[in-house]
Amino acid sequence: MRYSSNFAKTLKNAPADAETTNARLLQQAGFVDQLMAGVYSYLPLGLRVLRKIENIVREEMNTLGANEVLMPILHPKAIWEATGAWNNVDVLFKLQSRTGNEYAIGQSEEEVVTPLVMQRAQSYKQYPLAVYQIHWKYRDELRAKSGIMRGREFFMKDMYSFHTTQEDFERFYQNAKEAYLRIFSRLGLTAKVTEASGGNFSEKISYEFEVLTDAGEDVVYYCDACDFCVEDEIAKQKPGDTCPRCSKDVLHEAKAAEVGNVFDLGKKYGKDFDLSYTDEQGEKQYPIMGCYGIGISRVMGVIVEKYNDEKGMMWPKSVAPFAVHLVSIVGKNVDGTVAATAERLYDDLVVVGVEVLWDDREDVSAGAKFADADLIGIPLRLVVSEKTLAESEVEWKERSASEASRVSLAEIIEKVRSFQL
RNA sequence: CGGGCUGUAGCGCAGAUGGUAGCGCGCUUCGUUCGGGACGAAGAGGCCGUGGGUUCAAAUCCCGCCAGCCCGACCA
Repeated sequence: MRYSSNFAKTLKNAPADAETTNARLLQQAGFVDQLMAGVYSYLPLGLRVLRKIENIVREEMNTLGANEVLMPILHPKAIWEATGAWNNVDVLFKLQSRTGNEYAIGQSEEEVVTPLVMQRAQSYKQYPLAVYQIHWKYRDELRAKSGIMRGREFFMKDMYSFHTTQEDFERFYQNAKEAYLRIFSRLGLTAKVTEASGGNFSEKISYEFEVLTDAGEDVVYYCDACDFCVEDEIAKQKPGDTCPRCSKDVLHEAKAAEVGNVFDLGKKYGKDFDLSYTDEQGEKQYPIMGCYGIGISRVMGVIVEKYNDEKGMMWPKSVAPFAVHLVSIVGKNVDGTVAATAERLYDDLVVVGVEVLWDDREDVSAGAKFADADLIGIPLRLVVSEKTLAESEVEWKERSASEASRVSLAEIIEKVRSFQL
């Protein structure tokens, strides 16, 4: 992508009301635009990051063997009455049509997925199975906050699994947990599997995947010597207590952001809709269900919170909007060799599949381009200028490094390709 | 939903005691500059969040409402 074609350029002054780091940097760099509290547009650079995260999640869900679907956001009132949520869930957005009919805007999809699956999975032979989607969710939050980390509209992967036995659910949950840890690791995040309460409709414990960050809203007690972590709300321990799992360290207190969760839904939804399957003995049975969420847009905010410095964002390679930020400094170059070389390098990199953002602007100073590159935070910056071309070289500067180096034009393509790996 | 702060140009801000709006960035044009947010000149751009009130006169004073941010509560 040529930066000159990007309509959403960086801002020299960040919007003043964006106090949270992710809100400030994402808006200043032109990744997102706020429409109202908790509702954002994703601009070209931001959308690329969102899609990167989404695709990593999708790959791991597919590896788990789950079916991807896309379910509606606009729901009839009846399905939400069937589960009791219409009157009991206060974050549910409700609306009325001109004919007076009432609808809900999806804040979760158990009400849709349960009939969708159960009407088609009437034999025990079809189990276990899992279905997921990656789509927008809507919750009537009293207080949206922290940039894209707590929106009233947010992008989420939600998966639902269906089982004939509790043991099978536990087995699938373990696989899902491993997939989740792989996902967060690929995203550059360390997520702690955390015991939490089961919410309004589940007596059982749920598990949340928490990333330590002061921008988070949760408080957890965790152990450094093992992977024990518990939400303060349900903890039977206090900070400073010996770790109940390994006894090798004491528990530390920290703020954390919930980036994923798993709920044991039991047989509630099958019963609510009276949808069952037939088991081997010919008996009607309700399935045991699990629900697994990952807040894609929130994860994007958390990554910004974890990877930034005073100059801007520092995207991990796996989710960066582009792999390379190519900067051409034309300066006094009148014969056009700088621009021509930059364009050839851009084309050559694109041809071999490298995603390149080329700052091809000719009326912008070198300093401004560098400041923008630091703010946008692509992992590798390449500079082509008269200075580097005099040596037939390209300047190589990694966003996380303080020093730049040089690479010859002859080797640059190979070097970039190996850097990507 | 309770409390606090804030709404003036695309962004950041200034506009005491009321007299009809200004600066920086950005944008347009011209010239100079050309490796860490360059410089000069000339321009364009505002229903001062919104509704009411007080007043000869309101961005400014009073009341209501709306919106954004922060703290808290809430959070399938």
